[in-house]
Amino acid sequence: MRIKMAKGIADVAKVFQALSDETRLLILEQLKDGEQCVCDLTDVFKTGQSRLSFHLRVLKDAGLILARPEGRWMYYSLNLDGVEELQDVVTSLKAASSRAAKRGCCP
Amino acid sequence: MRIKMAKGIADVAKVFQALSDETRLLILEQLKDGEQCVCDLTDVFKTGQSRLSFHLRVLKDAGLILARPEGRWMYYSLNLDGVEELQDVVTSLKAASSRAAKRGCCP
DNA sequence: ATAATTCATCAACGTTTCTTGATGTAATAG
DNA sequence: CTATTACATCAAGAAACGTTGATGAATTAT
Repeated sequence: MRIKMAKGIADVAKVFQALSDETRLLILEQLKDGEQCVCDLTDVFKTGQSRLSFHLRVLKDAGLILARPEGRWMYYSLNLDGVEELQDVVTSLKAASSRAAKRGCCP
Repeated sequence: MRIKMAKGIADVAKVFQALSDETRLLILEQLKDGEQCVCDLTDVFKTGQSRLSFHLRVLKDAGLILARPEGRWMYYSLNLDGVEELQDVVTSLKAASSRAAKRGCCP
């Protein structure tokens, strides 16, 4: 069992911030198919390289993707750890929502 | 079984945007205890009323909370539907991450 | 009726984020 | 070696966001 470091609220906000952009959501969607290099993504999105580089950095800094250099290419992939931490936050919110709904529903 | 309208990517981005601010995350945290009026929240956060009103609107527009007027008070609470849709998005991302990790792990 | 309370909205301002094009760096190719 | 490729980073401007204080609408109290 891996040790899981609890994130502060600032980190959580940062993760959601990274997810708050359509381009970045599309990048994640694209990475669902597996590891890709920036060149693949520029092909797919038909956009400037520096723009993609910017968004990849945001996702990486948020811990949502991993970067693996190989030769002159940089391969990006989904970061399971980061996504699991995200899921924990959402699950806890869902649990509270369910409790509140249950409380409110039966007068 | 409730009918679940699929959200476009813009809507998903909007939900994450709503979650990308520390104050709004604290508001949600506070609402985990159940429905609260704006006055309760201004007490808790010791901040200006218009500031809270702004953040509550963002959360409401994103579908994460519900507003219930009663007399001169407005009660806010977590919106289970919105949170569940959020969870669906994250779960799907997690599933893809797991698949990718499994693929990558065993050379 | 007037006054007070609760909250939403607006305008103005500063801050952050996103995009674009240019420059820099490291690895490979010729 | 020089040239090229793949990518990161920087600087400048545009757009979106968050804060503040003022105003407005609806409700309740006196």
